[in-house]
Amino acid sequence: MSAAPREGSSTGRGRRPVRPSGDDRELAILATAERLLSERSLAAISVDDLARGAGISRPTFYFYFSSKDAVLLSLLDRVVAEADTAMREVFGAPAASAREGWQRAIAAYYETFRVHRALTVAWAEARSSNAEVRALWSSVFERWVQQCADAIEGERARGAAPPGLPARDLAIALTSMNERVLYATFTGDGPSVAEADVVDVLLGVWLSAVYGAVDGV
Amino acid sequence: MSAAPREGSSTGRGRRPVRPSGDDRELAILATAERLLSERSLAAISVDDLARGAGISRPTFYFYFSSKDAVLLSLLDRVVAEADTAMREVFGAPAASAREGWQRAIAAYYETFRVHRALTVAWAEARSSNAEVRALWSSVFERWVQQCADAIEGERARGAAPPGLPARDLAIALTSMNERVLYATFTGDGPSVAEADVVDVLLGVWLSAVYGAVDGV
DNA sequence: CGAACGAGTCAACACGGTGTCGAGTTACGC
DNA sequence: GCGTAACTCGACACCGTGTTGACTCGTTCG
Repeated sequence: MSAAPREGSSTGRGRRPVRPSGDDRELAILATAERLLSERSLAAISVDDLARGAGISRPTFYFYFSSKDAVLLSLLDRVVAEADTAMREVFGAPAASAREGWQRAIAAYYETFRVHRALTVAWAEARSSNAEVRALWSSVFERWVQQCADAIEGERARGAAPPGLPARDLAIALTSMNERVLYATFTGDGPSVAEADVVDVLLGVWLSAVYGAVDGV
Repeated sequence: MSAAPREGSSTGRGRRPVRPSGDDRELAILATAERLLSERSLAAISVDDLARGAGISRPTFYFYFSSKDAVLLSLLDRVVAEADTAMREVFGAPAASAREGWQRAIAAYYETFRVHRALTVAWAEARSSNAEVRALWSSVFERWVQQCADAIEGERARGAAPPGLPARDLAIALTSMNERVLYATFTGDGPSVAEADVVDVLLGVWLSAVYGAVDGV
């Protein structure tokens, strides 16, 4: 119940026994999951729905995945890979101005999640109920925070940004903001920033937090 | 299933029929819920746990509350009332300096949730699964955003803060940041700001976002 | 060829949770 | 002492999860 019973095979997530071959079924399950997630919440999707959608019975589903959450994790692994690629590109090619660099990073982050918005929302939902999802998120988040903190320190070192809050704390706060603001924008529940403005708004806060020195207030 | 069957009585949340008298039971359920929430997640608490904890049977529980979520909502109503009081005090008595004003607002926000951290965490958890919780949160959040946006516009009007992003968008972004950062700090999952530093970090970002003009980056 | 093996499949089951119904029991006013 | 309304709970219907064991294939190898 607490610890997830993952199998020993090297592929890790997914299949129960050992080797591949019913790949189509597995793919069908993943596709069904992504499709259903764009219609309703994860909690409202049963294993039976996924199985039927993939043209198999419920017990057969368990041959491919150990639970509904394992399907989500599988889907998430892919998005994480995409997001990492996007981040690497952004941080790889340096920009014309600092503003543009940050702008590109935030836009990339936004874009990655926008493309998979159903997954993004399900992710947030599952995070509170599943330890593995939480762990995956933590590791992704940690990587971003680290990269941002390094970037902030870089800007301070070259004299472009003034000293201020510890770079890591600042990076955590700003990355958290991005996450929460984008989530609200995607779901549209409660007060949220319009999708067209969200990158600009986030960028504005990032720039003032990183470059704006405020002392005499 | 989708719409929650709330009763017609004026008190709204809680009791099923009409008048009070088994108040002790009701209180016992609420107390049990708050106690159990400090030990485990909402999802891991069953109606049976709440009933047993209050010394009644499961069906009897349903005499007092229409579901587990209704109990949470009841608890939340109280915290919201507290938070509103705290906010009113903060925004009521004007501070020595602008910095101190914002500092007090953020600290009040922090303090309210810190005191009820188990509830705060459960709240975030339930928000993704329950429409009523989501609606309650939205209304609370909207009030804060409104108040912050007004404060920001006030500062701009008196010339203390430079013009910049639309005040409402800025307020949404910053309030969202507070929410997410505090949540992470309270749960301690993933990268988070230390509890002792969190108010300072948030304050720093708020001040630079509201007062720091950043143009030439 | 045919036995045997393993991947893939599913009906049937055990379990645990939710919410309801109806038959009680108690307490209090009349 | 009796009616009635608050309150209580055993038993039930329902749904979702995850498991078991028996079955069907296709392949491979003696």
